[in-house]
Amino acid sequence: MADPMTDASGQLAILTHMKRNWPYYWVSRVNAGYVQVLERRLKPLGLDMPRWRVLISLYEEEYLSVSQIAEISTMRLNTTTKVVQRMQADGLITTRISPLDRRVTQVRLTPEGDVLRVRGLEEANRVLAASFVDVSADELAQLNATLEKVFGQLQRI
Amino acid sequence: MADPMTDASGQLAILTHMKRNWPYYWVSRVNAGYVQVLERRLKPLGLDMPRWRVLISLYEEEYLSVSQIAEISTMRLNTTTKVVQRMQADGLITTRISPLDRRVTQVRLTPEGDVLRVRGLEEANRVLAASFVDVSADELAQLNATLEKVFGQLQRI
DNA sequence: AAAATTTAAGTGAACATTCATATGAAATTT
DNA sequence: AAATTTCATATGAATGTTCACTTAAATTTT
Repeated sequence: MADPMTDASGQLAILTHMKRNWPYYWVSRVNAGYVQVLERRLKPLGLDMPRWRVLISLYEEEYLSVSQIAEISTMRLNTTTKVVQRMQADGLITTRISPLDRRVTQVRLTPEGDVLRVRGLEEANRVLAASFVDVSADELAQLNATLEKVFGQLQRI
Repeated sequence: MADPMTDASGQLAILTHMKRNWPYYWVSRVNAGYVQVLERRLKPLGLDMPRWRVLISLYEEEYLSVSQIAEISTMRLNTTTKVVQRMQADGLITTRISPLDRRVTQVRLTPEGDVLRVRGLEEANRVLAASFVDVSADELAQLNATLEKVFGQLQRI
């Protein structure tokens, strides 16, 4: 076999072959692709991904702690604190101290925040529909099931 | 139905129910979980995720352009430039200008970089094995196929 | 063919975000 | 009551992003 290391395109083929069977490669690419597409669509609404992650964690008139939001949106706690502060400055959320546990900061959407949440959700659903056109209901269910299972195992590591 | 909005745990249940059928929720969580676990294991090797992404894009004695690395590792070009510069300072890679196209910067691993790449790969494979224990070969193949298909659609948006 | 225009690869600097670490305050455990 | 744990925040370092710019190749125009 001729030395493939010197040939860029041949090398890429080998690489691609390897990665094609590596699930985390695809998980990472799909995730990155989704984020990229959604970011483009949210920008006209004045939203970026961190803010959007917080928005979809919440429902209007619902209180969630900063920790809960961090957990749901898979962000670190200190990052979530900052995003929450920004969003408060933007008028998208309000906070209060929990009457039950004064360490916890409870967060909830303002009406403006809820409007943005709904708009963002519409965009997200469009992206979902467009990217899953070729995926059957069964295939989708199987995908969700496998990913949920793998996520469960990851938590045990 | 009692107003569930005022009950935090009930609210989370609803949220979870909604998200459970939302594939990008799982993609994002699995990705985040994987990154988190792998980051922990790479840190003792002196590696972080950006550096590792570049490492696995390359093979020793193979040249890849900065753009190609950016594409493979789904990073922005600017970010990739910076990571490459850091890794060059670390002695993990070397660069040269392509003789065919003098706009392109070709990157390749140093022997030290290759050693780290192999070590990182070992860790990644351990994480993969541990998190996919319950996933059959068929199920894995199906997962890869679906994700690849979805990624293809995302590119068309 | 030479000149002008467009496209592509990469970098630099200013700016914004995220992370790691430390700290404070309240709750829980011993 | 002391020690430990949990929730949240502040700070400074590291990192990523945006926008503008440079250089080089490719394409079009004259």
